[in-house]
Amino acid sequence: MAKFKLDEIDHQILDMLIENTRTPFTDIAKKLLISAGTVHVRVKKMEEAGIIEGSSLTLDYRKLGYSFIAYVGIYLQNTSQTKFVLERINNIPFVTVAHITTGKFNIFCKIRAKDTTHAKDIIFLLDDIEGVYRTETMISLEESINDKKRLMHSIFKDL
Amino acid sequence: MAKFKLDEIDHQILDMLIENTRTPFTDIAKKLLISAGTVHVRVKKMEEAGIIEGSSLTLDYRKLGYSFIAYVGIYLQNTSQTKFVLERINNIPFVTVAHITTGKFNIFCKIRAKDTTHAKDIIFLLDDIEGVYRTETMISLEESINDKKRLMHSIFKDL
DNA sequence: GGTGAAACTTCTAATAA
DNA sequence: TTATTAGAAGTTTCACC
Repeated sequence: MAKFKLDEIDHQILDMLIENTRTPFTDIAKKLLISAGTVHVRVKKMEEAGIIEGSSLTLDYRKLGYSFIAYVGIYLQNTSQTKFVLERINNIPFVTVAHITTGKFNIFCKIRAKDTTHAKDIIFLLDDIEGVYRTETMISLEESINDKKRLMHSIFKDL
Repeated sequence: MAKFKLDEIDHQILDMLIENTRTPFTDIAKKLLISAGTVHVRVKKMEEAGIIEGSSLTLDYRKLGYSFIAYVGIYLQNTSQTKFVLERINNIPFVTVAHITTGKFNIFCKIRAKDTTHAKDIIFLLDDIEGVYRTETMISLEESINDKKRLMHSIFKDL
């Protein structure tokens, strides 16, 4: 995978767009003392290079009544069942992320639910998948860090 | 936390904006057979209610050379150190998410790095924090599920 | 609630530097 | 690579259903 070189201007443009996708290019241009056309060209290049994959809304799921976050580690009876189990997990609602992992668990996923009762229903669905030997749940009491700009800054300082 | 009621139209608007924040309201209006003004008003209401917190870019970090994802569970010597340790974690780059959790670990975080060596450096920084007793790392071999629209659909079917 | 059109802002692409 | 500019496109407001 080829590395794409970002310069300070690109970094700053991304910074503002990460904060708010709809930041007008004219505003970005004003702040960076370049023209809106330049912003446009640079964003387009990053899109063409695939650096910018797309954009998405950030929703407050708590306001919709879904305050419960948990991580669930899954032990499989046999590694060969990974693909099959993942397909089943893909059909279970409220599972937002799933990774194949090394270490303790074979599969590791994140769920978001209304409350403990609701979460129990989801975890039972996971437990019932054929090939799942056991699951282990870690309930999030508080999401302390989740800053969209952090990673970008880390990478930029690190390059 | 008061629950906000979304109807089918709101849901569809969110759906299109989750997919692409810059979807023109005129396109949404055309698809849903309503006016662009209505789309505008509904989005504004969801913003005012705080359902829509904001928007952000989706970047391909692999293309920037950061392909490595791991989850790190942290055991503390004492729960009273939670706040202190989280503050320290907040200063460590490449930690993208951190939760206070029940279960095996006291704190649970996610890191993104260039490669195993780079990840090792980050994990050592975590290990070195005063109050951290031990850490346990799960390396992601593959991110199999991470669909922005999944949760919205789950919630809408569930309401 | 929703509409439709006018007024305003932003985007985009072509040209020029 | 960047700036300028003008026409296209999108957003927002508002009088009226």
